Amino acid sequence: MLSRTDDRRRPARSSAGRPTLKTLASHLDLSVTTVSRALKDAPEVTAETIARVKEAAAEIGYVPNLRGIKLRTGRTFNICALFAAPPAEVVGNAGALAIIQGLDAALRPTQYSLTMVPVAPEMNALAEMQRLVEAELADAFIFDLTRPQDERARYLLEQQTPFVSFGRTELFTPHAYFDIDNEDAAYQATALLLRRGHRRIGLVDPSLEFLYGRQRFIGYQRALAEAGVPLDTDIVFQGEHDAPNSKAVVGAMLALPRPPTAFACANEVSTLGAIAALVEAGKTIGDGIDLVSRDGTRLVDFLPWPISSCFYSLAEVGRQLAAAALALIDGAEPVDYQTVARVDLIEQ
Amino acid sequence: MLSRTDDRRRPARSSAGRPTLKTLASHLDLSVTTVSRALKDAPEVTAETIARVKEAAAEIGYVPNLRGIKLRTGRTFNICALFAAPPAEVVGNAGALAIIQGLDAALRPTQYSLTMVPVAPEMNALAEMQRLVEAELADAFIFDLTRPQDERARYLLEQQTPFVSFGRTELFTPHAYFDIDNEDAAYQATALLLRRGHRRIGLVDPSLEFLYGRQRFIGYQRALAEAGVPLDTDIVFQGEHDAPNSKAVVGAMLALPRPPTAFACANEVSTLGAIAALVEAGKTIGDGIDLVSRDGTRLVDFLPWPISSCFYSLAEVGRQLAAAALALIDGAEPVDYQTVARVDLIEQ
DNA sequence: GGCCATATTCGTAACGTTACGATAATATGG
DNA sequence: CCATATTATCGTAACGTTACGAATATGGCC
Repeated sequence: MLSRTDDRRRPARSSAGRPTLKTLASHLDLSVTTVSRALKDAPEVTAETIARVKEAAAEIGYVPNLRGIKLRTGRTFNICALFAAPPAEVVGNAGALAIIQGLDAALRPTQYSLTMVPVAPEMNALAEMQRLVEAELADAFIFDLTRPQDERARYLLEQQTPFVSFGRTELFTPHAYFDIDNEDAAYQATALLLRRGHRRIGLVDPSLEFLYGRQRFIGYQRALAEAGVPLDTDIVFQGEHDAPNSKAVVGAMLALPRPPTAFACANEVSTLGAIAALVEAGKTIGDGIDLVSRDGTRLVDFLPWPISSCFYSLAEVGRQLAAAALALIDGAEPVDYQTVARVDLIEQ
Repeated sequence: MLSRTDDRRRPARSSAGRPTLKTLASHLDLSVTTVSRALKDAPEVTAETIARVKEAAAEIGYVPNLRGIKLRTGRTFNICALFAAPPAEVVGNAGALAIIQGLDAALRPTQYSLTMVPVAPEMNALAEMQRLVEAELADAFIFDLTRPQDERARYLLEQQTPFVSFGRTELFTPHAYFDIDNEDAAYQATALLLRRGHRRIGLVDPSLEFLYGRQRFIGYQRALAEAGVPLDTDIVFQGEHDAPNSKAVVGAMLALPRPPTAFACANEVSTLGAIAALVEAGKTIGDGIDLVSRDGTRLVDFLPWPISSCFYSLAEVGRQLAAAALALIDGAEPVDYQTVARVDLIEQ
């Protein structure tokens, strides 16, 4: 009936002549509606018709046009992940690629695609989130570096937009999250160093604005308390723990009258910075100095000294986050997607 | 006329009651067409009407619905970047985050969003590209790790789909690319080591399947030839140069009867692997051993030894790639987006 | 045989946008 | 003053899909 080849109104960029439901319908002498239903196994359609439609669809290579579905249903088939990134040109979290790989692994078998949005510390994280939500860019959001009263989480809850945070919050309304047991990680790291005889253990950690930082601090203090070692805030850093800062603060700690003999670092890049400072001060790990890292990749395996670490695969984190996001989109309850994972202590 | 509040047919997830062209048109007593045109400053509309429409649009907060535009125009407002990623759980390219930041920086002021697709070596890169093109996921593609006769580039040229490669090809048909002058980078690295008196310089490089590897090999050989140093393929590795492999091959080279006294590595992670091998062999940079890296981030600034490197910011690469992609979508000529950038040699 | 219930299928409208030809209003020229 | 050209605006159709109520066909039952 409707010849596609001479349809000059077709928008320029459209998939030239790709079969649509209409093509399929006129082929089969069925209505577009019936074809549409048959393809999704609707109960109103005969089993025989369903078979016939599916066969024809396979034969002529029908692929549903996502754009049409998007317009009609208001869905986007996108999941948007906002991740903390360092200011430009500062060496970034080596785990970014790992987490993307994990997210991708979970989304690959689906129709969903992944939009990554790096959020530098100088940006307004809430405004950024609002921009993306208002642009209706995604069916679900993922973000990291949560605060106890996280405004992004609160905003998304208000908007009733599905989301999974990498990190818990202290909000009253429950929401989906995947988190590392940071308290336990810091506890284990500190306890290991204490077992090895260290009594002055420096901490290179995130700001207490972030729940992540608070949890770690609790674990650190608990380990110290159990060993009867007093807390000395001179050897505790809690702030932007990127590589340059970490190097600076560890350097400063080493210059103290009673410098730390060991360090617990919150991630790969703070470990890198700490090591750089140790080297600059002429110290070597093993030579009375020790360090425990907190990792999502095996980067420390390639550093010049044996470095113990509390490890949890960031690729696995990505998979879990994406799986939860997909489930939420399908209507799952947020409370069913609240996971806290324990790290593995890898001693060197 | 049409009351939006009692329209029960509206799809469940649609943006509840957001103004559309129709809202605006009935508000202004104009046709939808005129409003649409006014908003894009079409010549057929009076300046006065344009002003009136824009004012009203601003007032009621009209934001065009991208999904409608997407369906109508066949565009996606997406740019898809496929990047080589290591097999799961191998420590990844630290530059991934940097390049994403660059891509994002260039796309942020636009309507476009970024879809990242990691491609592990075991995947079929061409099939992956076809999957994404057929799903009509993007208006333009970006990918890295080009081969001389790159099948993905060839495929995209055939499909007339805009793309920018990070790396050149040897295809006859011109296409947009952004590339580092890899030959020069390898030449400079090798020449620096030669100037410092080294005569046995190991190379840890990508496979010659990739143009990147070929270009580097040419630069390496040229520097050796100019210094009258013979090529010894026993100290040249060309393959999957991730951290574990790099560690293994550098370890093997160090065990040779006449081991290298210096190394030129093709990226950050091969440098990491090489250093790990040096440490395992009891060697230290400075102590008769030298190494030049090839970087897109300042990771090496945080390694325990002073490591020289050939640097070009990966964030800048990301910006350039995205800018070129946007230009191509707007109809720019591929030949106008062919850039080769020189690295900076940072001596330590 | 007639009638109702059920099982299938169909047609129309709509999501929000843009393209295009038609129409109305105004200006130009003879 | 009318015919023609120009300008500004409108209406309709379409992109590909799904929702919903209407229509048709089938079967069972009295």
